[in-house]
Amino acid sequence: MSTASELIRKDILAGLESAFEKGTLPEIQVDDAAIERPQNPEHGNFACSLPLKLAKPFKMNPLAIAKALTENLPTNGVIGNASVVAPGFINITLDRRWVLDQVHWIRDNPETFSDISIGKGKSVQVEYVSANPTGRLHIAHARGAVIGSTLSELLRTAGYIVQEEYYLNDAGNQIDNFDISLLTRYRQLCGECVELPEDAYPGEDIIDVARKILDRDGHRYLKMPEEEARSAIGIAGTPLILEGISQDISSLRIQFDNWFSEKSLFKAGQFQKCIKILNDKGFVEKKDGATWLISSELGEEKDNVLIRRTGAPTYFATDIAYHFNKFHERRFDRVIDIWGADHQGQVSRLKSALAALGTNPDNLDMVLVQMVRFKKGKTAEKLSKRSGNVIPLLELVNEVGADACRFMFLSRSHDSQLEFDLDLAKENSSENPVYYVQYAHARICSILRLATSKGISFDEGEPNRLGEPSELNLINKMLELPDVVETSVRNLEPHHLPHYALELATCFHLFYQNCRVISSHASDIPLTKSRLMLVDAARIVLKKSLDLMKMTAPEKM
RNA sequence: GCCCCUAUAGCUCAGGAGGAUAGAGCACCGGUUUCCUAAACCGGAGGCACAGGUUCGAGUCCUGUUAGGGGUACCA
Repeated sequence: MSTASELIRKDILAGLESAFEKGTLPEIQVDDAAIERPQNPEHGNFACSLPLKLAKPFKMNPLAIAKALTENLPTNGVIGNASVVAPGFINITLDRRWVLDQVHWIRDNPETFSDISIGKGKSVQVEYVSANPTGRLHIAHARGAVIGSTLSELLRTAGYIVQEEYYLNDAGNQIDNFDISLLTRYRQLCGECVELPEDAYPGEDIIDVARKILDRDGHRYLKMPEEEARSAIGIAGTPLILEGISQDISSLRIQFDNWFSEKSLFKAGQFQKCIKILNDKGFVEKKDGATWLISSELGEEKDNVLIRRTGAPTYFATDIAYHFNKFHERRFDRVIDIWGADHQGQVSRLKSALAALGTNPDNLDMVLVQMVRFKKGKTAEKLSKRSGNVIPLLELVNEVGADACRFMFLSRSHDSQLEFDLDLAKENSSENPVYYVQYAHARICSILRLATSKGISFDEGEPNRLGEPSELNLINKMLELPDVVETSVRNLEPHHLPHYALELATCFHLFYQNCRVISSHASDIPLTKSRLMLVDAARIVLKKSLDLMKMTAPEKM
């Protein structure tokens, strides 16, 4: 089965081919049917602007092209009517019977009706959140988390094999800092009078971890030499931190398929191997006691340090090795990283390094998620981990709810900054658009419940009895979901999904307003059954939209 | 300085690979309920930062200006 837009596209190209054969249009290769869904309903379900685009290469008047094309369009498929309109559009109305038949199609394929095949079974890894394991997650992590997980769902429904991964930065500076912070907190709990160093993490979640360690292991770390104590308590603390992160993330209904340890890159020799390859290719040099990647020879603005004078690798170096692992060891066809926009400077040089390692950088996409400002009262404040004025992710989810949280973070384009009004989300939640969508689903379920209680079955309903504008409008909107999936996946932009869900809900509410579903008149039974069928199909599509966003679809509100 | 992102209604944001009259929610004004959920529906008012360019056509692409955010470390 194909989607409406696929069929229309096919028909237009077929019409073109047929006009070529008849010689009414000059035979020039055309790949794109240039169709869209017009905003003005008077322009039909689809509009084709191909004649306008072909005017120049064909050296013909667009209206003449439109006429020739329209005359050759197949007439017994999806296209019900095609009309030529100045300055050269073809407005296409879907065949009514075909549209109504889709109600059956959706009900017969509730899980797969919106699946598309652009992924072609390729493997793709989506890596997101990947916050340093130095504490609990806070609200700044939420946006990337929601975007990453929804994108993963979308990629699956688009035919990709998806792995969701959390990259665990369990090596490096931040971790040293964490060890020091944890040890300090631990000592404080043991009654020692020690100050938290300036660079340390002030967060209270580290105190919680220190307390757990104290309860479990007693005072053993006090007796160790400084270095040993740091490392030992760090090793003891990491699993506890991970437990917390895992709990935080699951509050947003996220579960990773894999947690990848940075340390493992060194243990497995991956890091060393990677540097060696770069070295063998002549892109590595020693300067000022450090080891550099000569990225300037790879088209970058400047060279970058791989291994510091101290012998410690930079984040950049391990990131190269990590991505080398993704492509060369684990052989993903595609990799998508969801990053905060503050990592934007890393994109180009990482891609260059990968290219030097023989990976096509086009197989790597970074989705840069812009910063979120959280508005409390009238002031929008920037929250930072260092200043300690962070709001834990769990607190946000508990107060706002996972559904509202996901919807809010999803509904903005990732490359726009987002202002999250905490007060509005908390106090005014009933005015939140998320409820509008969920309410439509609850309404649907309510109708279906009534039908059940009245003993009305509707499997034998006949969609071709339908035909009210708001009915057709609703079905047409339902048929758009596969296109929304395609657009979202193609552009890695999950924000189209909540907007679609809103539109679909609007179409349903409108239908509900205009069409009485369960009639009390016996003579209306066939229509009632047909409408129940439509309502059930609408339920399936709405549910699917919510599922893709990992939101709940309440049956009662 | 250089690089990236952004600028659309009073506010928060869409505008789905340039298309025909730019949309939604909230806020404001007015209306709708003998009937399946009024958390709904209908109507009103209100906008593409500025200046050029590309073309049959620009909110969308290009250049410049202005404003905001981010980056430009042997931090991550």
